[in-house]
Amino acid sequence: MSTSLEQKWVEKWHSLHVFEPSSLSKEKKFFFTVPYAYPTGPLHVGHGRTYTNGDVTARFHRLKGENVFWPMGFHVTGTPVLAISDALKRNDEEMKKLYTEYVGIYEKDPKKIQSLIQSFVDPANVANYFASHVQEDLQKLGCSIDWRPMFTTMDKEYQKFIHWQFRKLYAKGALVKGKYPILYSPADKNAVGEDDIKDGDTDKVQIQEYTLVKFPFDKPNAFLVASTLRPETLFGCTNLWINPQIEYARTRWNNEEWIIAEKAIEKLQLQGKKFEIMEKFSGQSLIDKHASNPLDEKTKIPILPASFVSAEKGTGVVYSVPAHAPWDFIALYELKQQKYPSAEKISPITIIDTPGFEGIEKLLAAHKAISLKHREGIQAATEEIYKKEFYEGKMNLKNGFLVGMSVQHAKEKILQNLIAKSRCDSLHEPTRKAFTRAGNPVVVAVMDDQWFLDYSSKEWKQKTHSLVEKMPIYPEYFKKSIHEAIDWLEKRPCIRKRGLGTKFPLVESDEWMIEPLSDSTIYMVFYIAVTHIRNASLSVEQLDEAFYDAALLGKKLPTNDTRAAIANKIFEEVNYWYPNDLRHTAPAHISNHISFFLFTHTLLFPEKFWPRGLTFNEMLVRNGVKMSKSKGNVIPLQHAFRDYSADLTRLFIVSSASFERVADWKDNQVPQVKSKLNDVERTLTRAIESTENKLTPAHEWLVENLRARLSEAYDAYDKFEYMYAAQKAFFETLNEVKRFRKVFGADESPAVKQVLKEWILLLSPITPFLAEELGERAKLGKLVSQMTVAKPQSKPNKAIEEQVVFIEGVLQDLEHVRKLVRGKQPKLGFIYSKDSRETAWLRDAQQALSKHTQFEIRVNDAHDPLGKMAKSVKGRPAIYLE
RNA sequence: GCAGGAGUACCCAAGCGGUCAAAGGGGCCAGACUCAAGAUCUGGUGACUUAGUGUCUUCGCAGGUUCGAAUCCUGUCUCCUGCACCA
Repeated sequence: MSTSLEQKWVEKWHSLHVFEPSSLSKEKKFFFTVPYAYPTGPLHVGHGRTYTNGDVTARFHRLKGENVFWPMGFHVTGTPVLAISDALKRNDEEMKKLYTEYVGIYEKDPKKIQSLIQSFVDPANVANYFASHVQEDLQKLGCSIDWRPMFTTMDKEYQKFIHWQFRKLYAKGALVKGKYPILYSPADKNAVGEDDIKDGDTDKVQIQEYTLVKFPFDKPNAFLVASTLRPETLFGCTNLWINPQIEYARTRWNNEEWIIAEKAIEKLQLQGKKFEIMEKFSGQSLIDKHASNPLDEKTKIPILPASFVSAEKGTGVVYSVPAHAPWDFIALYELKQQKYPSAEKISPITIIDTPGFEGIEKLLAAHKAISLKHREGIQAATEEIYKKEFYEGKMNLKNGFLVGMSVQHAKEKILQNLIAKSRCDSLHEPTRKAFTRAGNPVVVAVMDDQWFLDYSSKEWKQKTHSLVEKMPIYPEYFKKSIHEAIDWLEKRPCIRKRGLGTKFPLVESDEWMIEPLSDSTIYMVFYIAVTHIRNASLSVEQLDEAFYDAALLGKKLPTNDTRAAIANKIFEEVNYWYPNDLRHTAPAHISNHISFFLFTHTLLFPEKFWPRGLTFNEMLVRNGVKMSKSKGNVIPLQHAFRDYSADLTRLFIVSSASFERVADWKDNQVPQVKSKLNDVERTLTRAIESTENKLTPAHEWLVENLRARLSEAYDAYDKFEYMYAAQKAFFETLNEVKRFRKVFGADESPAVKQVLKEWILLLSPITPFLAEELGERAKLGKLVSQMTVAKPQSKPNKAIEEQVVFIEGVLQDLEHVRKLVRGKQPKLGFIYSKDSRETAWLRDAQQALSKHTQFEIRVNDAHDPLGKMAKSVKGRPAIYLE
């Protein structure tokens, strides 16, 4: 099937409005959705998998006679397009090359390509350009989408709908305000995202929470504040480290005095600690003084000098746990070698036992780290011991406290203790030293005006669990993951200051956008409303909360409100189409999209509008490797159409793996599916062109067998086992035809004609173009996409099946014997049977057998030199070759 | 580490207590057709064995339950995915 033929059908479907259902239909409705695409580039074959399976679902439901509504929109809000625009602004060569290639998929004229690329410095242009072309990708793939309600998330009507959604969430208590750490550039006074950070895409920067431990020092309410990732090691603390080379400061905040590195002050101020600086001094002046252990003030802890302590990281104060921290161990070791007096008295205190861990010295030796100069080795050792002790270690404190407790658990206990004594606080740091692309440092700031979606309510979770419990989900084991995601979701920040998006309606400020995952939860209902809103030419102001309450929830507007009629009309439609009967997506979205989708529905809608089903297909890799822009191994769908056709792409995707398996796009295997597709086309075309209508009993047997295979395909479609459906409809039907030809040596066309319509229709969910083409040639009268089919019924013809199996057995035996005579090609084959029925079968098949074996077959011939006739038994005729 | 999933013949992949040496698709080998290539058709493709039979071994590894296990149980190894504010 050529691409131009496929294009013909795309246009026909469109011009005949084949996929545009009406709510006036009497058929059972089926409202189906696949998440809208985020268009940062052309769709690739990975997206193709989800959309193909989605389309198979939609088409099969249409075949079943349901009134299918499958709309699509585009998700253009978010930050990834910013990264693309920024890179193009910077004239980033790689990005330019990539996008020239992408645009080149759709545009021929190099000048136009260049001007488009230039327009992409505005992120909205990237999103809009690809949105319209992704639509083209989906159409060419054959997706049976109703494009009338198509919208983007930047549309005014949509944004007003999102405002409505957020006001509803607020009214139901699901939106709360709080503190939140973010990556921040003090120089730019702005939040930064992955794409603002130098190498942020390849070397991800994350936010890490340090515990600040307050060591009482020199007077009440004064503390040396140390930062640590491992508060559980506090009992192993032998001393504090101060870098004598750097500046420290005494600061005051909330009636406490903190002594920390001067450089840490700004950082902490950004995190909500409004320090007042009292005095500054060099670290040297703290050396050899003593602080107290925060959990046991009688224990005095000496302060020792350490060059490895940095003012940039943490607070510039570190507490030392030489038994469990490589840096501390080596620093102490070096001091001892220098005969530093107060260091010589100190020995490491082991407080954690870990199976298979033989002490820090061996660990350091393994990493070839024996001096503070071996930074990398020490760092690697630190990571290793941290991970190992955290997951496998058990506390072994001498005083009995926490003994035997796992490190993970002990960490919490100690934190609780510190909090109770108000001896701790927290500090957020980036996981690595990072700079903006302009070269400004990136730090962590804690925002106190962040809004969260708060999913922690028990009742809400319960309601959502109960929805999931009764919902059909395929593959079923994902149900468990969804329950877990529901339990695990707590507070989630839902607004941010960057990227395209809808303004957050609950604050005056224009700088807060709704975070793009949070706005994609109940938009399925908007597909139903949007066309009517547009047709009614309502102004943005008219799309207020009262309007959406009426349109989406059926509340009544005052009768004198001019919008009442249209709102009623929309609600009628919503009432017809909602809920979403089935949503198909990838399992990666379970912990966000799908969970939010379920949560938001149970909160904002009455139960009768809650979603009805979920299906998932795993991802698709190429030649065993994940596809990614950076690897350059992405295959745009358009290239697949060009190289293989949409039908072939679809058939390959569907037949290569069931939903629960990762599919592998093997470049050399895709074209191989083609011969099967040709085979089907050839067989059906021959039947269409055949003028022979007379059915022999053998033909009748074949008809039943074809129906049986098609019936199995039907059931497989019904159970989302599309790989199996493809196998039945494309491969096993052909195998039945082959059996027929082999045993009867006749033309199967009269039989195929009997099942022509059913066969073509049951190919159509997977290869709609071929099916339409064949349907046209067969003069089915209507477009295949507009026809319905019932499950084929078959009554297997047992008598002939027995005959076929018998002859197949004979052929097998003939083959076997022929191999035994080796070398010599026999000219004559004698078959002897005493059973009259079998003899008749053999005579019946005589010609076919001769044709097949390439030697003349004689049945019950008088020539019987080996006395085979006597050896023959019922069910097993004797064979002699010469 | 936790959670979910997976490991099946040369490759992909189905099977999920007996009809399983294990569907289907590739690949490969042999044969037919062809001047040839391609396409197509036919047969073979765990081992040994046999005028069409029979035996043995195999479904990550090791045990167990059972008359019987690729399928159930226990342990173990390896791989993939997710572990958040990112679409």
